[in-house]
Amino acid sequence: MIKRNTIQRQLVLDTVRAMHCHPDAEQVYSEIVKDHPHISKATVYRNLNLLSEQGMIQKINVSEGADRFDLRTGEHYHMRCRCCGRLWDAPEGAANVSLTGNTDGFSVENVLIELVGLCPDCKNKK
Amino acid sequence: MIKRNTIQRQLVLDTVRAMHCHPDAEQVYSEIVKDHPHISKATVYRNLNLLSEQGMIQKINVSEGADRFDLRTGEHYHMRCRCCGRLWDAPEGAANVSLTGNTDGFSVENVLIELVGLCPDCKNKK
DNA sequence: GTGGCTGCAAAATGTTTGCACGGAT
DNA sequence: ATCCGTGCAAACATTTTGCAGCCAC
Repeated sequence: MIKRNTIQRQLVLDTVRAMHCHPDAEQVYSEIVKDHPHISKATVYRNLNLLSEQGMIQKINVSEGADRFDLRTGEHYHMRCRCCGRLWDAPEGAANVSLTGNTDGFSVENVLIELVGLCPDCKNKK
Repeated sequence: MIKRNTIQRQLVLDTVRAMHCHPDAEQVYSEIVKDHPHISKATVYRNLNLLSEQGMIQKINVSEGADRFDLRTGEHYHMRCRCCGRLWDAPEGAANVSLTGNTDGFSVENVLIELVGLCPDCKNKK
C-alpha cells in the first residue's frame, strides 16, 4: 500500500524528533495540539504506529504505563526510573548482552532490555 | 497490614503454580472459574498483584498484550514467540548480561529482558 | 477521480476501584 | 466485634476501529 505524505504524519514525526524525553502518545498529542488544535488523537496513534513500522521511530514498551516513542531506531536499551517514571537511552556499552544460542530451538530475533532503577534526581530527593 | 488466607487467594496461587504456560490474568480466571463459578475477575487481579508483591509469583510485562504470571521468582529472562504469542522461561545461561556501571548516575536495581523471536512450532509452520 | 487519510465517536482491551456485605480472626 | 477480602459494577487508562468526508497523488 502506498503511503501519502500528510501534514499530520510529518507533524508526528517532527514532534517525536524534537522531544527528547521519550514521550508517550498522549504527550506527543498534547505537544502537537498546541499549534494544531484540530488534530485527532487517533491520527497521532495511527501515525506513531505507522512510523514505527516503517522504522522511522521506535516504539518502546515499558513495564509500567503507556508505550513510549523514541527517535533512535538502532538497537539500544532503556533505563526507567521507578520513582519519576522518566525513560532514558542507556549509554552506549552500559549493558552488554551475549546470547549463548542455548535457547531450546527458539530463534531470537530481537533483545529488549529495560534497566529499572533510580535516576540521579530521585536519589537526591531521598 | 495482615493478610488473610482465603480460599480465593490459595486458588489463584495454586492455579498459577499448576499452569506452566505463563498465563495472563484472564487465563488464570478462566481456569479457576471452571470449578468455582462465583469467583470474581477483580479478585483474581487483586490476588495476582498481591502475590507478586509478596514474591510468591512473578508478574511479567511483555511487549505485546496483557501481563503474564510465572511461578518462578528468581531473576530469569523470557522468550516470547512473535507468531503465537507464547512465553517461555529462557534456559539458564541463554543470555548473559553484564552491566558496566556506565549509566550516567542512574542506579540500576533490576534488569528486565525479553527475547523476541520464533518458537520451534512456528518455524515449522512456515 | 481514486483511494488512502483524517476527525470524530464509539468500541475494545486490560486493569483498578468504590461499596456493601460476609467471613476470618 | 473488628476489619480484611470478596463480588459486583462502574470507572479508568490506553489503544483501536467504523465511518463519512477530505485531500494528496
